[in-house]
Parts: sequence; C-alpha cells; structure tokens
Amino acid sequence: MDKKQTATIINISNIRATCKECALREHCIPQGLDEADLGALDRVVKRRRKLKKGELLYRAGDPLRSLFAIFSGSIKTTGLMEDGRAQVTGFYLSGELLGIDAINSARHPCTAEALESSEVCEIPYPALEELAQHVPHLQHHLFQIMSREIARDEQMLLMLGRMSAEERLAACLLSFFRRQARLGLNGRDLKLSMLRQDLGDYLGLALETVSRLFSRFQEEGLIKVEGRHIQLRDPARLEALANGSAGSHHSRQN
Amino acid sequence: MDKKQTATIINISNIRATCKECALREHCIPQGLDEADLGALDRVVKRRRKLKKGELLYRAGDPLRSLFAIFSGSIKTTGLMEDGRAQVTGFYLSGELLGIDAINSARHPCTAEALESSEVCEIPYPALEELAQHVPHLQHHLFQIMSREIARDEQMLLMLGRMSAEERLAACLLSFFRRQARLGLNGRDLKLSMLRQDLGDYLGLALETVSRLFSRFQEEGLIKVEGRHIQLRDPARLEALANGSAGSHHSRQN
DNA sequence: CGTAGCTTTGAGTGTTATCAACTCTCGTGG
DNA sequence: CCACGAGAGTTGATAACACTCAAAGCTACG
Repeated sequence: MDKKQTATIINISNIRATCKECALREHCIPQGLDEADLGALDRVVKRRRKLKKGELLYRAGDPLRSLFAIFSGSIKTTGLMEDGRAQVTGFYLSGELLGIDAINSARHPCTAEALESSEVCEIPYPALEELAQHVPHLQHHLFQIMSREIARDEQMLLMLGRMSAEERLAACLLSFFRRQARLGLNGRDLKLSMLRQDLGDYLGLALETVSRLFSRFQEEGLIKVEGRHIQLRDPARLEALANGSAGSHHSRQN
Repeated sequence: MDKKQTATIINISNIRATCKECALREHCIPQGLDEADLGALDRVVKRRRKLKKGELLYRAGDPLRSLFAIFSGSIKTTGLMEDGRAQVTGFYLSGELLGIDAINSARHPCTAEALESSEVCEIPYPALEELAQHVPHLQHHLFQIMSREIARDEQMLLMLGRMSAEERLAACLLSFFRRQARLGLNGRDLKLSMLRQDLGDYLGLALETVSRLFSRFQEEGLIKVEGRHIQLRDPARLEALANGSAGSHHSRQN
C-alpha cells in the first residue's frame, strides 16, 4: 500500500495539467482568455514538470527555449559575479512567470533554482510569441506581465539603493504576505522557503544582519519568528517601517 | 538676423520627423521593419517634441498615454519615497525607449526629467499595441526591448546589492562609454549630462562619495575628470575594477 | 541519535554617510 | 566692470550602520 504522503502527491500529478482546468488560471498567463484561445494555449504549453528542492530549472548562460509558469512551490533566480558574490534577483511564487529576462539575449542571465518541491509549466517561447500574434488579449497580457516585472525591479532598485536594512526586510516581508493574500491564502502566516542567506542575497545584506533583524522585529512585537515560519503581528507598524515613516532615519536636511 | 544658436536649432527641427528617414532607425523601435510597416509606424508616431533642460516628460502617478523614444539628449527617471529620498532608476540616451514600466498599472511609477535639451518621439501606447498585433516583427522587437530592460534592471540589482561604491561607479562609467560607442560615437570622451547628485541617486551613494571616487579614479590614472567631461584613460583597469577582479575586496571565504 | 547545515548572537572593524567648510563657475544687477 | 549670490563640486573630520569573523545553539534528516 502507498504511504499517505506519496498517494496525495500522485493524485495531484494525475490531473492532466491544462490551463483550462487550472486553479491558477486567472493568476497566470491564461488570464482573461476565452475558451477557444485557452485551447490554443493548451496546445502550446507542455506537461507540468516537477522539481525537487535544490533542482535547477536553468542555468545562467543556457539558451532560452521556454518560459516557465510556476504552479506550486517557489523558485529563486540568482545572478553571479566572477568572484562568487551572488545577487538573488527574484523570488517567484505560484502564478508567476519565469525567464522573461532571457528574451533579449536568447540566453538566461540568471540561474533558477527550486527552493522546495515545486511544479512548473513549460511554455516554449517561440510558440508563445507566435500565438500572441494571433490572440490580441494574450499579447496584451504578456506586455502587462513584462511591464510588471520592470516596475517590480524598479521598486527593488529603490530598496537596494536608498533603504536601510530594517526598511528592506520590512518591505520584503510585506511583499510576501501580500502576494500570498492575492492567491486567496492566509495573509498572516508565512512559511519562508528560502535561507537567511538567500534573503540576504536578495536584500543586499549579510545573512547575520537578516537574522538580527528578525530577532529585533520579534522583540518589538512586529512579527513572531519560529525559524522559517513568520507570523504577522502588527501590519501597520511593519508598513510604517517599510516606508521609512518610523525609526531614526536621517534623510538628510536638504 | 537670428542669433547663431537659434538658427542651428531651428534647422534641425525643420526636418519632418519620420521613422523612415530617422538616423536612429536601426537603434530604435523601427529596427528591422520593412518599408510598408515603417509607413504604418509613422502614422502612429507623433511629431517630435522638444524638451528643455529640467522639463518633465511625465510625473510619477500620471496616467500612461504614450511611450517616448529619445531622439537626442538624455533623460533620467526617478522614483521618490515619501520622506524625499530619491532613487534614479535609469538614465536614457538616444534610441532608448521610455515609459514601459507604466504599462502594467497604466500609470507612470517614475518621473521623467530631461537632463539637457532633448528631443523625444511620442508613441501613443494603445496604437502601438494595436500595430504590434498586425506586424509580427514589431511585436517581436517590443518583447525584446522589454526583456532588455528587465535584464538591465537585474544588472543594476546586482550592482546595488553586492558591489562596492568603487565597483559601482566603474561599471556605470563603462556602461555610458559603451552605449555611446554603440551609437557610433567616440568611445573615449564622455560628457555627463547629470549632476553628481543624480549619479549618487542612481548608484545608491552620497554625492560626496561619487565626487571622491572621481578624484581617486583620476589619481590612479583610470580616467581624466574635468567637471562633467570624462576621458577614458585605462579601459582595461577600469573594467577590472568594475568586475571586482582588482582591489581589496573581501568576498568572504565560504 | 548523530551529524551537517542552518541560525543566532557577540565582538570588533571598515566602508560609506553625514555634516561642514571652502572653491569654482556662471549669470545678474548695481 | 566688479560685487554678489546661487548652484555645483571638492575635500576633510567624524560617526554609524552593516560587514566580517567567531563560536555556540538549533533543526532536520538520514
């Protein structure tokens, strides 16, 4: 007889993955498409693929063949410097699209690694572009997704360039809470799938700094920290921190 | 009789701006389009618009109506925090496209300001999207441009998150030299159109730090600095600096 | 239950920000 | 014509925030 865990997992995977039937339909590429166009999209999208924790979806330098939509789990993308310093350029959750930074050069500039067991849908890029040509709504939505990515990166630039360590972590946590809430999940309990090191590499901080901030935020009653499990205790004050409205920040007299 | 300056300016503006005849044709949106499609694009693009130094093209929060292609001059885009801290999210030069970060939310997230007298071509966004639907090559190129912007932002994330002040300025200068060279201009002499403050707000540094670095780079014979005029003296060593290959950097023993 | 990897906490240091003073350029008006 | 002032840039002194190194505690998983 099957072990319980395995049985559950197999059940999920047995569902033939079609955009038409996907729970994330309105959070992902198919958003807003009608039945006919969904059918066309399903002929393009490949079968769902499973990734184990730590498995790489692609490496920096790999030629672009497909984009990947995340169905479940989470993935980080990392850019590397020659001397080994790493910058995590993004954490991607369910419903988010991966690989669009590769379209320009036809090569992936970053490495994508699963932070936990994850499932992704593979979308061959040439076929997607071709399809977008015939489905106005899809083209429109792709422009939207790419623009959103740019706006998000700009927000990160502001964080890395102008915010204190404290503000960065506060903003980052709020972003996770919000993205989880958008998917209709609990907006107060968060299970981080990444290491302190990854958070540091994302926020431009040392892992020790991240750890110290978690401790401090807990002392101040903003959150409760139990390893990777974070509970939101005081959204308003965390928000205030993220906006620099609080704290002893200097913001030079001009 | 006209003053000399004015006469010159009027001459340039008298040229009816069409993509077909534009010197930047292959560095801008029309890249790779055939004659017929160029004609269609010209019916969409509005007449060239002049901006004086300091003039705003749009403000953060403005609704998106058009994208803007820069014909001449240079423009900076700035995101602002409530408390006044500014992050310059990009410097845009001839042939580059402005405003694509606004597509997602239909509002500009940044303010765009001319750093010097500049000319921009206005491209109403709805019409551009519509045209891309009928011109596969244009759609393809727009995806390319947007992807390039994402890849560029990711590069900036790496800079702001993981590079020292020295490395950031070196990389930034090299980027300016290269972008100028790509347009077929002199690759050794650079006229910066922005303030030290702007460079600082772009690189996440205080203006004093930027100024000190210019002085240091000059002492070390990497560049020659005369106010806003920069001359490249030792490309190889500047490159080495930008890649962290040189210098007393720590890159922790892992 | 043991070990490897992750996380926390502490102590000391350094890079870069802030504040401050001075210089330089350029345009304006007395 | 020169004094004046505003804006930009340089340079110096000091201090703070976050980094590095170090060691101990914790967790999870074989």
